[in-house]
Amino acid sequence: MQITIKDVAKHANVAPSTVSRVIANSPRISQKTKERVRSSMEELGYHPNIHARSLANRSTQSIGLVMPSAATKTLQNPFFPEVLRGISTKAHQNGYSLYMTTGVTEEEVLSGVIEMVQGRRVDGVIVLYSREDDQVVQYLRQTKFPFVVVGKPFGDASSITYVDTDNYLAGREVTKHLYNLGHRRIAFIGGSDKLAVTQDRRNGYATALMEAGIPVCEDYIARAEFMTKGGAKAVRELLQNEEPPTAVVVSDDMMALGVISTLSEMGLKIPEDVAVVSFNNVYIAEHSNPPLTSVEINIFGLGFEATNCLIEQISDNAPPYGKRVIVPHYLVVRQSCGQKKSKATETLESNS
Amino acid sequence: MQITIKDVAKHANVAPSTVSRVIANSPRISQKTKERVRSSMEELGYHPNIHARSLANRSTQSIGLVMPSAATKTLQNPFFPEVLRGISTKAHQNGYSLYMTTGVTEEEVLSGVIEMVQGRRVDGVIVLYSREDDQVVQYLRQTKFPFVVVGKPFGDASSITYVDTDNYLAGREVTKHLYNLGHRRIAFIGGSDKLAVTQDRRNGYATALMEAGIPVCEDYIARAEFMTKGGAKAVRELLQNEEPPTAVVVSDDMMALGVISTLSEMGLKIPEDVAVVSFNNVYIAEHSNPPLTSVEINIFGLGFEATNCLIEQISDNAPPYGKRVIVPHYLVVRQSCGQKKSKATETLESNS
DNA sequence: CGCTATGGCGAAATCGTCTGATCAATCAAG
DNA sequence: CTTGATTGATCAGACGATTTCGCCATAGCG
Repeated sequence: MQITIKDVAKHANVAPSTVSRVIANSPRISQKTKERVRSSMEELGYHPNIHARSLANRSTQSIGLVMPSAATKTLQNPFFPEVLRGISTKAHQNGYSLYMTTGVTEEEVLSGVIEMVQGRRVDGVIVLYSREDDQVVQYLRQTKFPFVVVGKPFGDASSITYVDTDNYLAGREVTKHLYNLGHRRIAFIGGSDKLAVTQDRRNGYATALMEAGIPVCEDYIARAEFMTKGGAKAVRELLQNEEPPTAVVVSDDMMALGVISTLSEMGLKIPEDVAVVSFNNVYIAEHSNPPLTSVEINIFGLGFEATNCLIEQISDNAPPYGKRVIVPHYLVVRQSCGQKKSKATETLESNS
Repeated sequence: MQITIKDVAKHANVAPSTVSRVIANSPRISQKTKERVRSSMEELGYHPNIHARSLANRSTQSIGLVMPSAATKTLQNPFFPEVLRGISTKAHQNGYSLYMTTGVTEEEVLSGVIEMVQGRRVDGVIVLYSREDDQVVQYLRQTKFPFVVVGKPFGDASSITYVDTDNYLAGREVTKHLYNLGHRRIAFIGGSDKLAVTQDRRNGYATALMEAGIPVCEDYIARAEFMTKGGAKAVRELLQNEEPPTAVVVSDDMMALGVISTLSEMGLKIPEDVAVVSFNNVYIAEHSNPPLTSVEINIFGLGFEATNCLIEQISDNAPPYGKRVIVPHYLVVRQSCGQKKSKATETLESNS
């Protein structure tokens, strides 16, 4: 049925252990024998059984991926395919494969992770989000299993290896950018408050306002789901304000799409009536109507670096916990935020 | 170090075999013993080692995913995350996990697949594309390993289980739609000619033209990569024609994005100067400028159904090879193709 | 009372690979 | 010719589960 190491051994007239050493390219085997065994393997079409190997070896060559609970929803946001690209590129370069479990609830995700870890199905884990009070991270930390977080972890971040954008800085920069364009009534739409991204970007936003001497007003801060629908709902709320904002910082491109289409539906012009900037600079940002000004955060790089760190941890099995990689970002200015010359200037004048 | 079945056995005062039977919920074990063993497992935090289990069992609970060679490029097209969503949903429902290898060249992909299969790493495989002369499908067929193709396979399709859209019909329908809007000079932009999708959609297009008594002109048919850049290049070519087309059928939304932004850059209005329709109806289609008329093909459903078929094949290990599932599609009309009342009518008049 | 079902469980043989200990052979040195 | 090192290959367990037998009570039956 299956061709095993014994078949190869028999065919090459050696012991199974010899074949095994040939596979591992052990120096204790003579060149001649190696060649003989190799050609036997070739001839029989032999491929080692991965489970037997992992069992003996205590190493699978694969990496576990943990998505947020509703992985199936999550995949709708281009962030994930893109980070996956980065991960898969690096993983492939080093001969690792990827292993995904998905779960609908947090408990399901957790039990999926436990299975991966305790079941020794993977050598390490990448957590693709960072949420407050997250059980998965807590668990991984306890078990001292190699893992890396994409995003800034909560709690004792210094002991966890993670890869992140400087979201705080980015939030500050985009807000300042809007300020420089003349905006004074700047709102913020974020995703779930439990997510580190949301918090960091919002804090950056608030800091920028304070630096500009503008009070941070709760009515100008809305939260929503990380999808277009969320964005749509949030922007409606914001426009209920007596003095509706003239600009809005949106924490995610997909939400921003919802925001701009809602604004258009309401007959508001972008950027003339409301300027919009957002984060991630996913593919669509360039092709929306109008094209989105967005922070390029190099999602691919996040995935790539995360994988890099993980593989490091796995191989030096004296894991250098607490490594931190910050991937640089920059603002890509497109039409959705307006130019200095345009309407924004007027706003500035009328405000001063 | 690791908690094994023996530890549990000792703790519960039974033999390892009993523990194993409890896990499998064998009826030959008394209720009392089951409970005792279960609480021991609980207490010790036992999780079976997956490799040991697979080794003894000859079954992993996981499904292998095969992406086109440049998986890393591929992931940029929203088609894949979406089909992944469908797959992952169904897989998760049935307790399967997903396993991905990626490769840059075709050979790498093939050897990845061989490893999965011969190494018994997965119970079955889903091939996420259908290309002419594809080695992977050929290999899988030879080895009689359970697999399913998303897309219409080449060669002896009747012996392969696959899930597909009726791309031929869809191609015909959209072309006819453009015809009915009054267009007579209709072009086609497709992806790689080796792909089944491209061929089917193009054939449908050609059929519709013939049915309408319009000769199929090679100058009106362009090919490109499945990405925006490809679309951009292709449309430039088409516009070189002496009589440039007034409408174009684009085989993929992402390409269509490239097409429309190129057209805009060239100062052409959509749909007034050139109407555009495309396929897949991915998320962005709705949010582009102008929104794309596109064929909704239920990508999620493709993934879901494919997984369904595969699991069927795996469990009834008398695999009903050659099953075929066609997922229905429908046209979603948006601005990019124009309305009957508009310019299209004029074209009709001036043409007749 | 003796014999056979049967329910409940254990012993031991896989599954396919790796690896530390061991052995055989070769060769140089004494 | 013996000895000791060196090299090359084998042996005999692990690794952690599953599973086929088969054993031992107990119960049922005549």
